[in-house]
Amino acid sequence: MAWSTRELAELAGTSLRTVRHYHEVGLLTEPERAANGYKRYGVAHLLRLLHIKRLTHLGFSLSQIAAMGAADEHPEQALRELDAELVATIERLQRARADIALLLQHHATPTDLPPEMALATAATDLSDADRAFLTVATRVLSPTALDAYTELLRDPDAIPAGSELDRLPADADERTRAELADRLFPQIRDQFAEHPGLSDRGDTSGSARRANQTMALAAAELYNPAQLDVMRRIGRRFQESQDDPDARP
Amino acid sequence: MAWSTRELAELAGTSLRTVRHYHEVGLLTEPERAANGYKRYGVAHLLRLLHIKRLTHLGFSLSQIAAMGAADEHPEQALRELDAELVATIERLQRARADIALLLQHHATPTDLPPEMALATAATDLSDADRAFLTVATRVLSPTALDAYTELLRDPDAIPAGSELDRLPADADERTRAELADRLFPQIRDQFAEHPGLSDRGDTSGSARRANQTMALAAAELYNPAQLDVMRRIGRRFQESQDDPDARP
DNA sequence: TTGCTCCTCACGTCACGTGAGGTGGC
DNA sequence: TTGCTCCTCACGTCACGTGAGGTGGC
Repeated sequence: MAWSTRELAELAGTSLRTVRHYHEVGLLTEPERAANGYKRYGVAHLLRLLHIKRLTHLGFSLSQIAAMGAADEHPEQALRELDAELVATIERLQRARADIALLLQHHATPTDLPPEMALATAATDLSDADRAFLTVATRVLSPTALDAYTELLRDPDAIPAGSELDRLPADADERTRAELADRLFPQIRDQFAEHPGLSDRGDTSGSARRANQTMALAAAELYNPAQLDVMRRIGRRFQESQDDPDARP
Repeated sequence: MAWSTRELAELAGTSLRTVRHYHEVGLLTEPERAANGYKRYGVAHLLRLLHIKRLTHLGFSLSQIAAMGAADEHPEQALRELDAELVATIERLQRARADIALLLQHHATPTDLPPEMALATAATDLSDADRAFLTVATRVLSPTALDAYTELLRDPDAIPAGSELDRLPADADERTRAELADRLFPQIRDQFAEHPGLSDRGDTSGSARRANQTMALAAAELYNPAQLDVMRRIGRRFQESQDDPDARP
């Protein structure tokens, strides 16, 4: 008599393929065959299969189960380790849920900025280019600099000049560019003075030069020639204002 | 200039293989090549890659992300569905943790019995065969019958006769077997009277006959010939006691 | 010439799912 | 002969990891 593979699987509440898979990986010994080659399972196989099923439902991997062996070695250590893994997994999923809740609450589309910065930008009306540039910046700047940027974004006075730069057409003439740089420089200088973290380049992923290169590359792709020219002018003004008091050799 | 594959991966905080995998599945368009065949990525690729990374960390599958498209279609529906999945997963993991906590608390090895029954058997000293038989029984009996068995196991008076059967040697002689059956029958009859659910065969997985066949098969493998003989004698007595009042034709 | 980076196959992982093609007893 | 069950390959899934073997510029 004994049980066929299908009967064994149904008794254990698993699938045929699962039983065969456990044979393949050596978790479950193959039973004797009938004359026609059919497998004939007994109680021991059912017990083993149920035991494996129990352990997999707890969260053990098949290789962990194999390592535990058929013996009922007190798996206390294994249970504690598994529990720690479960805790970590649950926390990760709960963080994901919290993120989702925030997105739903603010009726926002998933953004690629760090959460605090995403919230800070929600109030402002950044151009696509500015938002993209900011996103790139978050990948290379130090936490200090990022905090400073986040604060800057929360400052309602910080934006108006920037929006004028955003609207600058690519073919803006020399005088327009010079004039805009003149107007923007003191504002930006004041903002850097107010948020000294902005110039922090103790960055996260290597050298400060790399960070600046990356941001320059992003800017070159995101802004038009006139905008880039104005930025360069402002940058030169910064250099001059820093060089002046130092009295370079 | 632009970024190499490695640079892109590092900026996004992913692996080289991940970037290439996203190309393979069409999530990320391949960029233009340099003269030497090297890929050269721009800001748009980094933004897309960061977006994919964000969504995968939330728990979306790559095919779900592909379905959402590059457009920022309001994924509110998708977010709600994902959240429901996360809730279900978290609950499953928490049930596993609760099971583990019980095992650790009772210093028990993972068993293959339903939890309440496992607790009930902890107090009794079932033989391996009895425990195995009970485990098989849980796979074919109805919830009603299982509840009755669980109650029976909690009853401290129910066991002594059984342990005598457990110790019966395979070559026990006719008289010993008859005598044991005589002694056990009234006890078992009383227990069936007290726990009428025991004979419930409105089982879960098909027909009552299958349940009885399965349990008979398990018994035949778990008990020795003398024990089986005693069980059969008791079974016959049951039949007789039920047939008597009916006055069979 | 040696190192380093980049490239494209292509197999491996994990726990099975899902046919494909064939056999045996009623 | 038709159905049904069983069997053994063997490829597919998912999101990549991990070499294997070759090229190109310093």
